[in-house]
Amino acid sequence: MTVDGQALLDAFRRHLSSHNLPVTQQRLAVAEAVFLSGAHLSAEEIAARAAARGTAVGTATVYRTLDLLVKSGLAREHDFGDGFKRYEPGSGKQPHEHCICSSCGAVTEFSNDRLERMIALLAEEVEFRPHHHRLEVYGLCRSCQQSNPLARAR
Amino acid sequence: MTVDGQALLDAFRRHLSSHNLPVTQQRLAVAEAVFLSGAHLSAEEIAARAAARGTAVGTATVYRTLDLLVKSGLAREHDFGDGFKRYEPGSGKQPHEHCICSSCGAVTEFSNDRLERMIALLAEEVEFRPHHHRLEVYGLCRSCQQSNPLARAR
DNA sequence: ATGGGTGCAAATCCTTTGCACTCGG
DNA sequence: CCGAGTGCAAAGGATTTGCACCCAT
Repeated sequence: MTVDGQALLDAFRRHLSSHNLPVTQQRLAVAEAVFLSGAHLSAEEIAARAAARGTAVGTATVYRTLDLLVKSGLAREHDFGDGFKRYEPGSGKQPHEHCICSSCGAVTEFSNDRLERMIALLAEEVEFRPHHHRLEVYGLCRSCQQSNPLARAR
Repeated sequence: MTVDGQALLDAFRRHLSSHNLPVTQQRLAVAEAVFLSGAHLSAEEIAARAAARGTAVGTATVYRTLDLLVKSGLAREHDFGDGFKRYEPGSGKQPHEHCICSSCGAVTEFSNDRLERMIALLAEEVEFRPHHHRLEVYGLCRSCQQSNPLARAR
């Protein structure tokens, strides 16, 4: 497991302890599956990875644990419009945006302070008090541009 | 019906005719419900409004017609994370972004060319070929800020 | 020991689909 | 007339929930 992953897992243990919540095998297995992968996994994929690493976890528990992770700030939840949610390790990373490839589904990330500030400012201009936002760019990732030079992004 | 709404409805009639698709009561009723409201309605609300105006439309037909509207570019589909899709009249308006009130659900819109350009540029910087994007800002709308001066947006 | 956690299956919610019937062109 | 459109109800897929049993603390 990566250093980052390990750090997040420890943070999760601490979060559980400090909230008097039992540290169970299942919770750790789900958290590990999320933290291990830099990817944006579905609940189903997370369950599969936990099982592959030796701890089968019931669907309900997967969802309940993902909730815990999101609420504790250790994971982030996304909806890229596939009809299901995706999760990525959360804390420590600066806020960032996602580019989703319409052809292969790959996710590329970027972040930019000026963009964040501009978004907040524009919201305030219409008398809205911004708290957070989500920005998703759809198009073609690098490799899909190459394999389909003429393809138009959907 | 507003001038805009009427224009869109005519455009829809033309779209149907030119594609050799029957212009049915149901299709017009659904389209009218979407075009009449500047709001961002759910499929259920759209069905209710069509029924209220005298033409009850089956759920399946509502969805099928909304698909038609979206594909023809006359309506836009949104997912604000409520677990269902929302629809708004589409064509004619410039691309715009949405601020969704975490307290009351109200939607405020804004648009800004520089923002659009910056988003495209930032995506290109990570070698992504952008096609379209969606940006949603969550926070408190004007009236919820006033009624809850101390509230923190969720 | 003991209260919360867990798994299973049933339940929900939105949306889609199969099919016999109806209607617009 | 006739093929596409419609409504109903059943199917689907992701997520949630009820409940008896199990395990961290």
